[in-house]
Amino acid sequence: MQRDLPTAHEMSTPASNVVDLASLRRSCASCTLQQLCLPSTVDAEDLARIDSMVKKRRPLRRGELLYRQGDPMQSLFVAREGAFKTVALSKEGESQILGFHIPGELLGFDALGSGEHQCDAEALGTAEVCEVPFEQLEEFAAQVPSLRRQLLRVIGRSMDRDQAHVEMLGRRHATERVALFLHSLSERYRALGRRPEQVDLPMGREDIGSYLGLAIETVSRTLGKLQEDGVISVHGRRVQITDCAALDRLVHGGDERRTDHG
Amino acid sequence: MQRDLPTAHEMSTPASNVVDLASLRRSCASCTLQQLCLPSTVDAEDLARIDSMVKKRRPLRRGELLYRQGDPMQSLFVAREGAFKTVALSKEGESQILGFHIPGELLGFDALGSGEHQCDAEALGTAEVCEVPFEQLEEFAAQVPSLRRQLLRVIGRSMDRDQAHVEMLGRRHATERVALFLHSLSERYRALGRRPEQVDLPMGREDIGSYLGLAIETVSRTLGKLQEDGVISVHGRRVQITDCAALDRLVHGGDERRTDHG
DNA sequence: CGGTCAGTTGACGGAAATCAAAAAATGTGG
DNA sequence: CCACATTTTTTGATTTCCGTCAACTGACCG
Repeated sequence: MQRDLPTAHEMSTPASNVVDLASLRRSCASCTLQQLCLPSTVDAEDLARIDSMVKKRRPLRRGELLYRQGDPMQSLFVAREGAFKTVALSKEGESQILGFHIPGELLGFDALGSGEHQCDAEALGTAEVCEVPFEQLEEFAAQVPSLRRQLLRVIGRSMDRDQAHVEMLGRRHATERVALFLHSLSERYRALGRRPEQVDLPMGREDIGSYLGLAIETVSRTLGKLQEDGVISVHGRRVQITDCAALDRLVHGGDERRTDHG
Repeated sequence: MQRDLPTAHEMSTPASNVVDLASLRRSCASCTLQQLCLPSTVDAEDLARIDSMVKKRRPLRRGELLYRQGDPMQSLFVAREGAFKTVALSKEGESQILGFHIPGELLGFDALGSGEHQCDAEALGTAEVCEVPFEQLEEFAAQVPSLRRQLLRVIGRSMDRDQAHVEMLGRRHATERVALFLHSLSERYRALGRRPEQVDLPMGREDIGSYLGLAIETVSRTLGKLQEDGVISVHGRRVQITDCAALDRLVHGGDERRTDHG
């Protein structure tokens, strides 16, 4: 029934178990992402119980899928390392990237409405996730008010990111979309404790194009123009924000006619 | 322009209470929308309890707000009659329409992430909502597994609509976006038991343009072209789908180069 | 070394934004 | 109900941004 690539579920080649199991066994309590996926006040006892639910997953390779469109909802995933994209494919084969997910961000809510996933979730590179069986999580959440609240909050955040995405797509000019995109990524990196001016893109130009509703060439040219204007410096997927204020201006001022040269 | 309008919360002029209170007091049990906002198996007793939570609201007039950006989350709303739009406003005054909400659809989830609403919710015409205090709903949901599930399901549906919106905005050609828009509305009308080929638009061209990321003139022209092609017939906000198959083709076939009858 | 792939750059045409104004619909007061 | 004012929608002319096609560069890899 499956297509070509196996989902992560199905893969358990003994060879890959050479990875450091100890590192996978780190508990939620000691996880630096804890405050992102569980930022509420959850006491030690509850935390231990959550921890017992979480299946640590071995690393995924580039292109591996966490789940695919049509799969029944079974688990929630927390990106732990690396990055993911979620992709909706229409029956004619056209695909639309719905979101990118960096460490601390959750995946899998797209199945809440129908019980079936509405998109594919694919690792953009070597990555690692925590998997939480949804059934168990829901049950436990019912008993712990703070966790219940927290579940709704992370769902809400996911919706907030979708809203930001729509606002990006609503912008008329490619420059604004790309600026907004870089700004958003930068802020999310900052929340992770990374340097916000150093934006290393985990995805290719094609993915950015799909996400922003732009042709790949336009993405490339727009990044080039931002570089010419001294806002960023680009080396392949390595982007450095050199003029943060200018980027903010593009994001907020939005329609600023002045593209500099003149 | 509507910044000075009071939210519905603040309005309680005695004069407006002349509206038929009996009709407002109709219970959830007898509501034709019940299966839309509560499609799960909720038994009679639970239904009664839900019913007791729901505050029926008097009609809203065109332009009145249910809530505005920055308001704390207090209630969930179910559109009962009429239609609503949710609008995000950037600080520079640019606005982006995030969604339209017809009877049976819920509003207010946009505050789940931060506790504050991320957008304004405005009545597109004379309308009516049911209001459910979120605090109470959450508490009750904790006790009733089926309701808990159902709450997540309606949230999920809301996310599904957001996803569909992103897919609309991802389409390159105006014709596809408009076709998708009409198709989506038609399907939602069908779910309400209305004739799906009769699509009466509750919103103006400007709102459609914002929603679809198109200029108002483009919306108008595209509707005109669809009419020329015999797909629909347009009289102001009254749209009739005359060739449902052709509309489907535009929606699914997507890339169909030929707009003339093929 | 050639092969593939990701990204960049250039030229060009077309789809949609913009500017402008008419036409239709809606509302208002007499 | 009509005349008038305002808003909404349509239509037309022009511009421009971006998508498409194409060729080129550089990186990676066996």
